[in-house]
Amino acid sequence: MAENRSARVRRGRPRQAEVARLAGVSQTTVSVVLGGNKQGIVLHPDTTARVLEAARELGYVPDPAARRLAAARNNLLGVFSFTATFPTAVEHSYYPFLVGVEQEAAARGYDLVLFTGSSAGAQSGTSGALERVRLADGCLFLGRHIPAGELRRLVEHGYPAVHIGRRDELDGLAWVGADYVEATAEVVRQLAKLGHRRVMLVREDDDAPASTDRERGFREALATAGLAGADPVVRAAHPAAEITPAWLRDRYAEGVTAFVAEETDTGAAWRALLAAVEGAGLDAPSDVSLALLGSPPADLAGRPQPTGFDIPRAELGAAAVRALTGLLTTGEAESPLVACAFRPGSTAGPAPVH
Amino acid sequence: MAENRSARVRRGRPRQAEVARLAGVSQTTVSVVLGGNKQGIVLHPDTTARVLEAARELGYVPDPAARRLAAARNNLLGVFSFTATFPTAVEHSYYPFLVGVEQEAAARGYDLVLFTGSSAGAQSGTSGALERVRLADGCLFLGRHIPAGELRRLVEHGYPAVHIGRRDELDGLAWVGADYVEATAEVVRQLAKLGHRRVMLVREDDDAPASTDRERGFREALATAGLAGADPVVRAAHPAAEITPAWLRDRYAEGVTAFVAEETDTGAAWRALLAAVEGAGLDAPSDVSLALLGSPPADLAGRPQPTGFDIPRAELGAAAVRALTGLLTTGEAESPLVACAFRPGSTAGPAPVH
DNA sequence: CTCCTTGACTAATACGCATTAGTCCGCGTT
DNA sequence: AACGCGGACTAATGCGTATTAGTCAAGGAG
Repeated sequence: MAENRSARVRRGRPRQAEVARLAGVSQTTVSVVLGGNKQGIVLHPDTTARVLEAARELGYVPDPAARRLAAARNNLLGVFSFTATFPTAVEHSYYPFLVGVEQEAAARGYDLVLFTGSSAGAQSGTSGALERVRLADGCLFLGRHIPAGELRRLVEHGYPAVHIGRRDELDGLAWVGADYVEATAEVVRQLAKLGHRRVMLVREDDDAPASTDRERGFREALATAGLAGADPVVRAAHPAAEITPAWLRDRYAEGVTAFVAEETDTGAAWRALLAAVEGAGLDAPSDVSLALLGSPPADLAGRPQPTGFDIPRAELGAAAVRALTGLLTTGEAESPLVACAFRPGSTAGPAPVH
Repeated sequence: MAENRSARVRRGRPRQAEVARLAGVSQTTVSVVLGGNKQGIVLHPDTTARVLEAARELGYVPDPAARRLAAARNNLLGVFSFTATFPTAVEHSYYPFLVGVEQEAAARGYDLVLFTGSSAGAQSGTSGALERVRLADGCLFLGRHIPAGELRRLVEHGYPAVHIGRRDELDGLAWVGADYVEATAEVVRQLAKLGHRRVMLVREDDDAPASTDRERGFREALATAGLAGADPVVRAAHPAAEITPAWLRDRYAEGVTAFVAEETDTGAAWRALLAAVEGAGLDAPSDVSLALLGSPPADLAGRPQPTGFDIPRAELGAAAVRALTGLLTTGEAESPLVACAFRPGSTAGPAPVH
């Protein structure tokens, strides 16, 4: 009778009020029951059961916005990347991180909201785009270049945020990152153990923390191994043009027997090294040893595995989620560094006897 | 005096009410001004200016939760994949869809909620797992095998859902799909034009709509070209075992000069064909022509491009988003078929003169 | 000198949920 | 007989914004 303008016909999701009607109780009771009755209100077991049943029957799911507004939490974690999360060029994709994020979030009972701010943020560039993340209880950020101003606002207002990748310059912003210093040092140690006395690092001309850390680990390990000498680091803004066969032959003649390249989006430094070695008529690993501080670009998958290390992207994503949920619950996050795994590969071998 | 528990001290961000106080107007006016006054209320320019100034001074930013609550609209689209978790491999076939989904969603001002089999079902076992998607205003579904029962419930309740890939069996479920019938027909027409009189289709033993459609397009095009004859379709449950060099040589001897393989996750049919041709000592395209009804598996990227067609995955994802937003706004979705692009490739050539 | 307009705003309310402060009833106490 | 008390709920309110109905002067029409 009252049934004809009933809830089933109504377009849109069911509300607590509908559940309440069906169960014959008040909206308050529904909220209490579905909220797990944390306030310890005395409820008859039958009532609880009826509410639960009604909720199931209607397929009730709480509205995240309302929940958030009522000063509770959503169980939503945001992911915001400063470039498209799913770019057309798979090499720049954040997908591997997302896999870890996804799993860890699921395990902890959170759903993920992918904020699509930057990708086709046609209009944006205007401020305010970042504010949307407040819909979620907390948010993960990733990308090379961050809009520091906006992010700072969020953080200063106490919004729980975790950046994937080291980010010290923004005070108070939590982050998780790969331990490039240690991973790079390990690569150098391996090369030293193979008898190499002179090792060079080829890096791109960029001051991202990821690059700086590698250089630091590189220099520290050299020093520790007593291999300090002429400046062992080359910055190449355009690796393809600067790391030529001629250049490589010169270094080789000077006694450099191992070359280490930084990994970047494009893999330019590594490509240049490979080309230069080939162009110089040398062979790796018999003549010179090569190592890559990261994973090879996807299109080089067929080539022999480079000696170096793998960035545990999925693990980083998971660690980020742990840090974020830590912020949400206890207020503090755990240790931010994740170790990289050494990858033996086959581009490095014993130093040749000159 | 009332000032000492003032807004500046208050932790958190300014509300419209604070802006209103500073500008000496009502909260309503603030909302109207900052909302761009879409309702065309007459406001004195000075008032508008004062409000804007006050908002700037306080650094006002609207609360997305409140905004969405008031608008009764979350601007959230769900993405649900039926695999246990988001597939780890970037080269997995879902990735390209996501590219289009993200772009189109961003362009339309929607954010994405990512659901996976695991996240949705976490504790509750399987039943009710899908209900979680109600959190979003509408949801995209993708995957080969769908839990029909649960999805039906959602659709019957009027929940806006769009499946990526044809899905007729579930009445009322909207979908977008690639036009395999036409794309396959085009491939056959091209082969016919090259002089092939006998063409065979190798497909896996699966009745997914994607397979059925290709077979239909294949048979129709053959008929139209007047090439009907002995049964031109082989179903292979284990292509590697059934499509052998011997089998291929037999067909070749019978006058079959072109082979067409269906594309699937594994690419098994195509791999088997390639191997069989090679094993039989034949060459494509000089002896036999080969075509692939889809894109080659990633690990065959180095091989010559197969003749065939490309599934416009990103475009499909975008079309799905358009369909879903169509459902949300106007209540009806647009045309569900997306055309595939013919790919000339280099595995098909003129029929040999027998 | 009333009776509309128009301009310029504002009061009230809805959105869906969580929470705080009750209400109501039946049973035992002094 | 008035009183208290625990059990079992519910009414009322707040969160921050967007909207829908007003309100209230100051002019102009009649």
